Amino acid sequence: MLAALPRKQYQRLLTGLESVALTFGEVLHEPGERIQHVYFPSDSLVSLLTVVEGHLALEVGMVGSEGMVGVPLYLGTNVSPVRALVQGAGAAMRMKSARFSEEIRKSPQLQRELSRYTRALMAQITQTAACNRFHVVEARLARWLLMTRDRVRTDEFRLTHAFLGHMLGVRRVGVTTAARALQKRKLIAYSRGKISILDHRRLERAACSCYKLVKDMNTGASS
Amino acid sequence: MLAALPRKQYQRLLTGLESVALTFGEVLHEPGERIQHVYFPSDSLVSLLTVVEGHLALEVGMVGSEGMVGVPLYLGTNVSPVRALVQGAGAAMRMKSARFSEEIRKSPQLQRELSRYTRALMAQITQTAACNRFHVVEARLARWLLMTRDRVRTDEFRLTHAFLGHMLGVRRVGVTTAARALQKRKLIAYSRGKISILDHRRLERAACSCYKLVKDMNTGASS
DNA sequence: GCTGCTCTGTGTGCTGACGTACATACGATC
DNA sequence: GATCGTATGTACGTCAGCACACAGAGCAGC
Repeated sequence: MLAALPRKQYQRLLTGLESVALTFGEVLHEPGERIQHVYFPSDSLVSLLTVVEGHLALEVGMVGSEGMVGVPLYLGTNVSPVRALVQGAGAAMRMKSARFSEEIRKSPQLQRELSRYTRALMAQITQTAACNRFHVVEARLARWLLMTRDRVRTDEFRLTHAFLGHMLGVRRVGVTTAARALQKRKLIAYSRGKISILDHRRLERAACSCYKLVKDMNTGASS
Repeated sequence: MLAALPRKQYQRLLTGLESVALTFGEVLHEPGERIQHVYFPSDSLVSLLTVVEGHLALEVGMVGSEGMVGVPLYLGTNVSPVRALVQGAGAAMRMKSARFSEEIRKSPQLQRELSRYTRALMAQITQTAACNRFHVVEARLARWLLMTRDRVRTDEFRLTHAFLGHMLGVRRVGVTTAARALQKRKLIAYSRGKISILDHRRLERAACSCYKLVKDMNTGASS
């Protein structure tokens, strides 16, 4: 995301950025708590989850190198409304909240980037909302795998069915059933926490239209 | 919403505002189309719907006098991602998009108000997403009625079950069943498109926690 | 008062997902 | 290579919501 800024801006931001390694399962932000740092995943992947009644969670957004974790800061608060959970280990840059607020104030280009990204994130959340309402688990699973693939740029990643269940807001068994169906059709293969996408083209057809919709929106959005 | 601005700002905005009467069923914005005007409902009520595959719709947000229809403009685009449908007829102010963009540029106070509202809207969308996933129709219906009540400030409004079905993303029959259950418990009463809330306290208890959550968030949010 | 329309009520069978429980299978570790 | 923990497979009954179909009931207009 930062790469989209003019070089000069980027150079200045770098002085406030620190590079960190994110580990799987790490929680960066917790709902209701203060945001200490904003994160820019480079080859890591972060899920934004809303927490219902303290236990159940549901993914509403996914952040990879195209985005940032900590949008609320841009919207004038340092309290996170969501849980930010590291879903794909890897590297990221981060900056202290105070410094980042300062940078926003100073840089119109950064503001523009952030407004663009906020928009994309809202679209993603909105689409996810409708998707969760109307589509069956199998299609949602396919969509989720494809979205992950786009962000980590690999056809293989480590995830258990239980974890996927949390993301999709369904039981582990529901994931198993859906995953088995996809495996039977040779669209994916998996075993003990390792999932491979075998045929992403056909997987796209198995996914609901939400996948293409959000993807096109993000790439085709004009400022 | 505009009332929260300093008097001077407000006065200036007024020169670009025109007051309009919104009629039930009117569509203010359509997904993918250009936003011509932004709207500030005064005693009207507007629903934000995401449209899936061209026909099915699902409400993701509700805008009354506390908010504005046209947030994307603040986020740097004049293309709406959602359908904005007038759900409660009444008065509103509106302003041409170009002028409004101009006003945003000029007024930091307005920017602050908008960022605050965008945040609230995102929270609402997020919560709605989770709610649609986890809660049964009856609780969602109760929540919806209460949210509407808060915005129109009446205990009685005109809505058919079919319309409610579109909002909640369920069949008309599903609404009928849920509504009948609530009526049997004397929480609401209805007949031929007219719904009355009889006991909003107890209706709150019948609603899911999402109602209180979003409400508290909006009132308790600090800038 | 009759007609027609819209809104609401009810029934039947179906299916996707749930909760729970238990069985298998892989892999790391000792 | 036996053990144990974690990951996945399978099964059973239950339930909310679906699709479809049709019956009553209120209201408006002629």
